[in-house]
Amino acid sequence: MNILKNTFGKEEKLCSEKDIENLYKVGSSFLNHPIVFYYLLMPDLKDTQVLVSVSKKKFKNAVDRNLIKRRLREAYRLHKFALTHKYHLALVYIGNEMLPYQQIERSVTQGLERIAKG
RNA sequence: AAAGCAAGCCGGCUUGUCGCUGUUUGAGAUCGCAAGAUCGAGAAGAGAGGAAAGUCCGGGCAGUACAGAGCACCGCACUUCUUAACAGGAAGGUGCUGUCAGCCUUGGCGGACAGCAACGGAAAGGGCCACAGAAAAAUACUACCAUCAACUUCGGUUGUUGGAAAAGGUGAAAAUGUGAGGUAAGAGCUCACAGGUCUGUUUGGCAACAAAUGGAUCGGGUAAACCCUGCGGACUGAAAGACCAAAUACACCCCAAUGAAACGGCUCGUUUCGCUAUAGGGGAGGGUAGGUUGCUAGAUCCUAACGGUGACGUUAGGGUUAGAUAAAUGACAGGUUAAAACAGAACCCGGCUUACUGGCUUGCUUUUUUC
RNA sequence: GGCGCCGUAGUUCAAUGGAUAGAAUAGAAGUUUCCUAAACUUUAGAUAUGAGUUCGAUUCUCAUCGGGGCCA
Repeated sequence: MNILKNTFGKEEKLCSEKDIENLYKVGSSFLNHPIVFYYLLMPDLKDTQVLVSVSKKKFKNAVDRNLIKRRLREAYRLHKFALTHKYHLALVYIGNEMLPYQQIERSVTQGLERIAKG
């Protein structure tokens, strides 16, 4: 277990525009309120790559968007070993109001388990 | 002490576990003869604001354009100062509003204090001023006065021509106001007092302007509608700009080369295909993904002294590593009586505006208590 | 990050600075009909917000709020 650290470095972030387009076009998706999960199996990857998104229309202030993104990232970081394979993954927050960390964490956990089952 | 108003300042701290982004150091690993290059566990220390916001002004910086001048367009507008610059700021002037006390007196005067002002020109020009009103800028409807004509109940009535701008109470605004003279009736037509505008002189002030005095004049408002005058402005913004550059494709250049296959043991030879082509290799090009740079020490901050009414300036001493790139500060459990508000750097500064928790300091006003 | 544009009834659009902001459609009530539709009559409903200029502001100026657009 010591080898599997709860890190979240640059290699685990999805940055390439082409990969993002491909994920939204080809990848599967489902809703686990208040988060939409997009995922695509990528067996050759070294690490699963993740992006986090919050709509500017739903949250006007940059502070609120940052806080939600931080909570999503934190929840993913602590529970990413639920995944057994490597994926491209997108977490899109579509809720209309701020939720506390515990609810977001529960939603992320359930979503990751569903992806791991296939 | 409490309440209210105004100005200024602060804009949480801290313990533990896990994690993020730079900087410094770095066990060790890989490549290499070496020099060195790449990766890198761990450690140390740093890591959003007073508004980072809105993008409303002004600059730096960068690129493009550019002989000079003018027009157009845009912006600004009392004066002086401040500054890199400004539509910011300081001081002053003028005007308006409010409060207070005073004077004459019943609506004015000058004074103190506070607040506000996009505060050049309407006497360069044309335009507009609804409704109402005779009339909205040099206009004439009623009424007034004079002359003439007609009629006449001899009181006048009606009409023509002319004078006049006093009366009409409508309007947001009515030809400067009051009084007297004057006249056929009237009129700044004349006079006195008061007021406004333009202008000359003297005094004070750097200036705006103020005071005194002389002359001319009485021309409504609107420039935050057009316009005129003066001053300023080239355009575009870090998604600017500079450098390196994978794969693929494209147009260009070079190379191999007396091509390939079949008949045949081989050469020559013959047949077919190709025959200036295609395919292959290489070069260089702009340039995509991506990367490096621009990229954080500055018109910088604090303190003191001096100069200045002040904004601010000068000198001295001290302090000061955020620099990300789908974008770094979070999660959990506590402590601090409570930690809550507005809110997240994106090239950098000076202002303005807007949002806001709790508290501190100073000044003013009111009430209460004690000396 | 930067640059320009626009906010009028529930909706789509008008309105030289000038009377009570107009039209279509949607809504409500009524007439007609056995009932509905259509038609007809009536009615309610708005200048994003706050200041300023002006006698007077949807219009002009400033600030704030909101919406959508362009630049890789």
